[in-house]
Amino acid sequence: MTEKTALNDLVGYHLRRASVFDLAGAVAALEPVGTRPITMSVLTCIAENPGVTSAEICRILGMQRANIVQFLADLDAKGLFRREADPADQRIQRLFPTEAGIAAAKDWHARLMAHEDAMLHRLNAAERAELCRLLGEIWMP
Amino acid sequence: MTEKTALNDLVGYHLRRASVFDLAGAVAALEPVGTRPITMSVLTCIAENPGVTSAEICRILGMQRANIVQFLADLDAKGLFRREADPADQRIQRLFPTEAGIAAAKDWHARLMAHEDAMLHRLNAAERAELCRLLGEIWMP
DNA sequence: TATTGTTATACTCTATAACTATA
DNA sequence: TATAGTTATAGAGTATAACAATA
Repeated sequence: MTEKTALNDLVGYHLRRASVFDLAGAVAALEPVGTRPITMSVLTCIAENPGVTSAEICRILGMQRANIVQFLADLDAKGLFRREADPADQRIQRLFPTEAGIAAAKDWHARLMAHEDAMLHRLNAAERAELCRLLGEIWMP
Repeated sequence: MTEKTALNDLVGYHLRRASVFDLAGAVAALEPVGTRPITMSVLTCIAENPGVTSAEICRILGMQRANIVQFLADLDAKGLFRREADPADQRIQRLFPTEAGIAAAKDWHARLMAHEDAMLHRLNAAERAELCRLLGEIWMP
């Protein structure tokens, strides 16, 4: 039974409530392995795009260059990627996942998938796909 | 064309990207009238539930009692609601919207609806309703 | 001029603990 | 004991400006 409030007319209200709900579960799912959702996203970018630069990751994830530093420092301290100077452009550091980084990316992704299976238990596969599509229509260019 | 990344498998990733995208637009939509989305949500609760307490608003919106203080102080400074002592329970302050508060709640809601019409231009009415339903299945109890 | 990586800084929102006063 | 309202404080995430090095 949906409550009758002007907030329920607003997609943004539901978006925020659902996103906050998800975030709490995602943080809990990654907490046992000592990481967090954004850190996971950054590592995923490195694992899937060996040689990517931090500026490119920022463009992919929609974050500021200044703000990725802390997440890279975290991943670096865990030895999950290494930096290599680009021979053709001295400004650039290319990032490559280590073996441990590739394994961590897989493990962290699996933990988030398990969390989502629980979170989305009320939706069937078609609804889950439709939700992703509708959300993509909002934010994807 | 959807990019092929493990992040795209995650509903939470799309949720967060869409929510951040919406938030930027909602903040911009309310900026001309000097308010913000959470402040708007709190005022909406007061306008729709005259006599509501701050603790009740916190339960409705899913926030901590400590954190609503700043938003109420903001609304109070604008004269959009007034506090009344509850005769039967001295711990409680009941909150009532002023005339200006009722008008502001309507105006702010209209501004957000206009923002959402633009944000959701790729979705038809049925898709918009379906999106709200699917999001509700995630976060509503 | 523009881009990269980085530091410093401020701001928003959130989470927790503690306190008082009431019930 | 439990709840309401509040203060203080810390944390996560974000945004902006600035800088040196390089293109």
